[in-house]
Amino acid sequence: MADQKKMVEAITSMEEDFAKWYTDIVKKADLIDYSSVRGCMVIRPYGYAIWENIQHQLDTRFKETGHENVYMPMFIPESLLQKEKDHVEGFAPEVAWVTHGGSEKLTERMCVRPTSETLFCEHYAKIINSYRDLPKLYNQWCSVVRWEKTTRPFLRSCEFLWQEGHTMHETADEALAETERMLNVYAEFCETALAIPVTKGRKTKKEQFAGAEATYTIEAMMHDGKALQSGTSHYFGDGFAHAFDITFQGRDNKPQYPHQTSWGMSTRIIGAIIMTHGDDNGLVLPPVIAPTQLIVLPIAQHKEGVLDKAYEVTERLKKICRAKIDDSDNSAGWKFAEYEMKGVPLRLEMGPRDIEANQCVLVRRDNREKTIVSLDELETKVPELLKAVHDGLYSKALANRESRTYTAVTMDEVKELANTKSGFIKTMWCEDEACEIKFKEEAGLTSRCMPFEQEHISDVCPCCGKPATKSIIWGKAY
RNA sequence: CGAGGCGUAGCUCAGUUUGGUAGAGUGCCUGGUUUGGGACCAGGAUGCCGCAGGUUCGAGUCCUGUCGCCUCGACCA
Repeated sequence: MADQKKMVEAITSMEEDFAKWYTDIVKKADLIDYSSVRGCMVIRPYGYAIWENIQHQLDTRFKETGHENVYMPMFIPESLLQKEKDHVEGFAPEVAWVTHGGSEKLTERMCVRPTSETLFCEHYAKIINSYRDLPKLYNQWCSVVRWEKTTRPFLRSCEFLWQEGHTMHETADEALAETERMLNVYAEFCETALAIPVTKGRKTKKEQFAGAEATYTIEAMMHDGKALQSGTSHYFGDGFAHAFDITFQGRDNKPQYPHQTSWGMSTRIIGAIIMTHGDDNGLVLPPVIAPTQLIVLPIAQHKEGVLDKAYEVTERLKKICRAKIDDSDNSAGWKFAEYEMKGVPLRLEMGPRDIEANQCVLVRRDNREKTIVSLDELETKVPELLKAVHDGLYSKALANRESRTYTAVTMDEVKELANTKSGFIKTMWCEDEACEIKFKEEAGLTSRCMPFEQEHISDVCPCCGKPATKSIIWGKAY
């Protein structure tokens, strides 16, 4: 009992202080370190390995859907950034400016990209001439800089890693289809790779991307009931094309403007993983992206034959999953706690008694369930258990979201829920921005999205009483 | 950008009120005993007290400035 107490003291309990629990985890699971650069973090090997697995998963999906990777400059001349009015208004307050090259003042200052629409557009203007050049399906992996006032590791940092897809299409329908297709890729990725259930929907005008005609989003709910926008996909129409003078000769032999999309997912998603699956013993990683999927822990490893057998088992497991052994001389208890902190999905314990019985103990990270497995069956049991951990994480996250999703018909109900509960509140809405602002002022809620799966909750907008046209989800967001 | 908190050993922090030899726990190194839920014994190394000025015989401690980090708000992926 005394030992158990010691374990949970290692990090702040999530019930006690969720924000502190979060920062404890990112530090103690060795995901990041702070740096001397304001609002920027060092992503350490274990954190970066998670990102690399995410990159691999996403990049494979992008390639499968016909996209190509490119790289754009990290600087954007001020004149280029200013070409599209809404866009520059949206981003200007948070860009970093480069004013000098060496000791010489630049004739035109340049910003460090906060996003790369303008650079892609400048390039597209040069290379798109005919409808035969379309579609252009480009993506880039890079970092961007936004001068945030308040920063938190992964969730909001001044520099963050992401991918940004930028595509150009012959018709509006094609571009809209692309926007939805990539949102679906993100949603499928979140659910099958990260075990995070997401709600797909459209952002309100107020919340949509600067310069976009429509923004689609996947919204995830964190363990504490707060929402996290986890990926976005934007439809731009031909607005940027006009601003950047991108035209092509159409099938009718006349000049036309192409229709554009962009879509992005960032290292913020690592924050979503932590806050969706983590618990008071530390990080819990979904098996698909866990850098180590299984850790082999020899018990009483000084005893004759234990280490040899453990090495042998590790080599076998390396062929079917990302397996590692910890043969350091730390105590077994220390190792248990360590790999739980790091969120390794499966632990394999093997001591002299097991070896004698030709078996080992497999322990799931998500629920600590122990299974005794014959060493002859490892190759079938390990993949089964990894799948079981994934499914367990998904259903737990889904259950949390379901239990924290409420519906409200009147504004009083909305305020009551906002004050007493943490989660999603579903209502109807008249689509008037004035009402959206009142939700913020009176209940502290922002709109998360108008879900693709619309439902009928009531006939009128809770705020103004006028006929409602959409069902919408409200919440408090990270 | 507003409000609050904090910068002292690798880490967590005490010491600041009342100026007077730089501290603890943990981690680290050596050796030994241990090992199925964060082990134990013995020995050892570790400091520009964030930075810059000032007051003083003397500053981790007082004063001024400055930089940074954390938390909560307002704004954003």
